[in-house]
Amino acid sequence: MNSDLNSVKMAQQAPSDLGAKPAQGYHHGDLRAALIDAAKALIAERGVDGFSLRAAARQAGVSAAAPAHHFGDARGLLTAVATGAFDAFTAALIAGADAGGMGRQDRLRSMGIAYIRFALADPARFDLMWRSALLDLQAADLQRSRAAAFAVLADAIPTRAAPSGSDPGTRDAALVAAWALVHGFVRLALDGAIDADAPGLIEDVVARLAVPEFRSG
Amino acid sequence: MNSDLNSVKMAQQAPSDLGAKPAQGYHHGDLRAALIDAAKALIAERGVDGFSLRAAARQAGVSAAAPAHHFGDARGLLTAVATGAFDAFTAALIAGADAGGMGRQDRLRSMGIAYIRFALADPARFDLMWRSALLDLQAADLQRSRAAAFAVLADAIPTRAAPSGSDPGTRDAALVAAWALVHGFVRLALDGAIDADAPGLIEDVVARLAVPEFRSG
DNA sequence: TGTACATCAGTGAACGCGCGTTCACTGATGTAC
DNA sequence: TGTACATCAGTGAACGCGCGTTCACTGATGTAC
Repeated sequence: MNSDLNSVKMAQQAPSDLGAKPAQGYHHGDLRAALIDAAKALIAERGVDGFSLRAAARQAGVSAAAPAHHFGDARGLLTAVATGAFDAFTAALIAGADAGGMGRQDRLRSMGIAYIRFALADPARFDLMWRSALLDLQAADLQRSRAAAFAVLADAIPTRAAPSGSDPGTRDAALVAAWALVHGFVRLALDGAIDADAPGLIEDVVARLAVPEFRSG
Repeated sequence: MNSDLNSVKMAQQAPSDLGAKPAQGYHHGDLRAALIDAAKALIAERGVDGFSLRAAARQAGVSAAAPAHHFGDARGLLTAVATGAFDAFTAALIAGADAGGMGRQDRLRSMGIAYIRFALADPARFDLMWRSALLDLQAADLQRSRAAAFAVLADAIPTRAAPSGSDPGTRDAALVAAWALVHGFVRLALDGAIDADAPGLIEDVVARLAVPEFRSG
């Protein structure tokens, strides 16, 4: 009944590089992507807790049973959204570092800014990335995307002992401290404890990021 | 029917300094405190999202409608729990600072340890404190308790311009950075991104807390 | 000391809600021959 | 090129669930006189 309308809507929302998939009639065409988009929109609008499988299906113009074919259950859809979020996060961090130029210090700080901006741009998406209770942490895709993001962070701080690629969490206090500084800033801002818009605050905080052995000022 | 059993249970759970309230029969005696205890236990066991008003009432041995008399609605009960958590947090921070001795630097770092330990001791309770969407941020008690905790944090870092008691969030990057470092460490640990139990990690991270004008090493 | 009565703090039944998931089904697709 | 058929991707109705909240009620308490 409204599937044609819906197909049109999806064609507008879909990533442009997919080409012109018809996606008309009984079959949706790319329901998987459409449900992910719907979930992202839902979460952005109403927060992670405002998400439901049924609401996502509704928003995609599809019956409540349809998502099961693509994601199994609600957790599966959220996991797919989180996986995409980690991928985007990784890309943003890399772009941020590259925007910082060649110097280690500048790259680190520029990446810190990118971390913060990524979170502030879509707080609920960032929130979801860390709501482990809602995700399938065993999903291979999620593990891969998460690990990739963490590896980019780890690469920003030279470690004494461990080669890059090893678990960054427990290796090096310098890395953990840098990560915690930026992550904590973001969380305090998202949770309303501090005002991230205070002039110069982000820059002042990020200026405290330092690669080991080189102390500024 | 089971109200006697329940009264006995409550008497065991209740804070000991309340003295011996009978609390038998139709009326509970101190249902307000009992419901807060029940909610705390629920949250500790099943996480913030595992909480429900009905479950708290059930655990307190009381009908589902009873909580309304004391808290209005579910948000009211959660807000009361969060208020108590902020009070306990404030006390823990003060005790931590005092355990650090007289020097500003030592007090700051000792407070940082207390911050981390408080969060790790009851992760779900700490989580609730920052889940603003679930709380009534307009509640005067919560605002007071939150502000008191923030003030203790602000006092640990001397600020150039602002007197203590003013909003700490936007005043001073040194304060925000110290707060973010510790808060971020805790969140990363609670969300499973890093391992807080790695030997020496907490100490290494806290060692990076520094009061302005005094750089260590 | 006794009594009437207002107030307080519970009960338990009922409401409507949105949810995740299952189920038998059917329309559409695409592949083997 | 045409046809049979397996497979895929949807439908829509139904399930049981736990939830928050409302409602008229009643037992208990405590206060005024």
